Amino acid sequence: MNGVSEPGSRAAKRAATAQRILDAARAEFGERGLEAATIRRIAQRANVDPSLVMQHYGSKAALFAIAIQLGEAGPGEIEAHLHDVLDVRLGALPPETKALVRSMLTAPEATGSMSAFLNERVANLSRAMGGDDADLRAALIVSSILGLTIARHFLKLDAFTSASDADIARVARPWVTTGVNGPRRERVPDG
Amino acid sequence: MNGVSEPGSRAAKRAATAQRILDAARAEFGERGLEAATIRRIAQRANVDPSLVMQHYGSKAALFAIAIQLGEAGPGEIEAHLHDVLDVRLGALPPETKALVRSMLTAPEATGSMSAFLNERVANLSRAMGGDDADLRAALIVSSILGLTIARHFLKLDAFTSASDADIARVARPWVTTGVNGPRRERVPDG
DNA sequence: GATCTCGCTCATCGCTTGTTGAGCCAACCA
DNA sequence: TGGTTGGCTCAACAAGCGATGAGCGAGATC
Repeated sequence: MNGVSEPGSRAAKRAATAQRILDAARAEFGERGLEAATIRRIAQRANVDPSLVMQHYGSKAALFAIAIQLGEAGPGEIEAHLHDVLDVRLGALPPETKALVRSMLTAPEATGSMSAFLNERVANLSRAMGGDDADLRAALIVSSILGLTIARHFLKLDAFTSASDADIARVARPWVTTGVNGPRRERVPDG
Repeated sequence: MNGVSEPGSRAAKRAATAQRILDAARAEFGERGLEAATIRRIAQRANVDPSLVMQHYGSKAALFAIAIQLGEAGPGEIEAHLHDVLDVRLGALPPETKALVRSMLTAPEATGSMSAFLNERVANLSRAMGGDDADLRAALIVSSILGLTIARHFLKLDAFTSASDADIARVARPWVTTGVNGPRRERVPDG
């Protein structure tokens, strides 16, 4: 197209195509779930032939496994968790997260991936919090965040869609804080 | 089979077959979701020919719509909600609930049904609670229950599967209570 | 006991899916 | 510039799906 040849014009173009397919797959899996999403539609979304998707990723299952890989979340402490949960996660979800959540109830691989992720989150949060019933309280907090995410971004409950991110954070934060500190104590680290 | 003829032996047997198909459908939808569940498997589970399923319910979509209809939950007040949530829902889920939850992220009809159900729950709870940000606090409570249900019965998080129903209720109840009363107050109606 | 009724099964259709292998054509190399 | 590589498309396959319609045979009706 242009006069200047791209660096590694051959392999680079192929890598770019692979990335375009992966992006299309994440979007499609995120909107429709693993089963309803089709290779043909992913290919169409990436402006590519369906068979090319197979050449790049081998199978639909393999493509899905890559598509739902979550990025790193940084060091996991209480404030990091609260921040991730109340400030970041209230906004739009990253495509890979959307794809993972969308299929976690119907695709066994997504179920396992989500379970492992949340189990680790619970373990980290429990260790950072301490106190009585730390595991259970941590699991309660983590699962509540999951419920909030689903209710807001997937079920689109009225109370959440009609409220601003700031409103939700203002009401949710002290409540989550209560769970972190346990029913008796009052103090909470504030970032 | 036995000497005694059943009442309405003709229509009754057909109704019984229809019910057996519906039960099989709820179980299958609950385990695999709408898309992965097949008419053939439902029929096999009900010991019946696949075409009979169609004759009874018209289409797979129509069968699913009936299968995810929830039973009545009784009058919706704070204590009823807490009871339903913390005492009942901690046990095994009814088949129709399992079918609805399983597909709520991938099947648009299930999404709408679940949204409507939860929106009504939020409205009832909000009205019963009152106070500042009642809608938001109610939505937070309801979505947390949803998250707990998913984490325990579908994702099977370690912290929940290794704890007893009583343990979970003991830790969760005061936390939910805090949400009901708001961050400042302390009292809670106790049933 | 003959006839009718209807709950149920059998065989099959059209469609979409994931997946495969042959072939084309531009980009690279000598 | 001629030959080779390889990214990509085209055409097609087998399998499984929801759905249809004809036909059988046990029960209901007279």
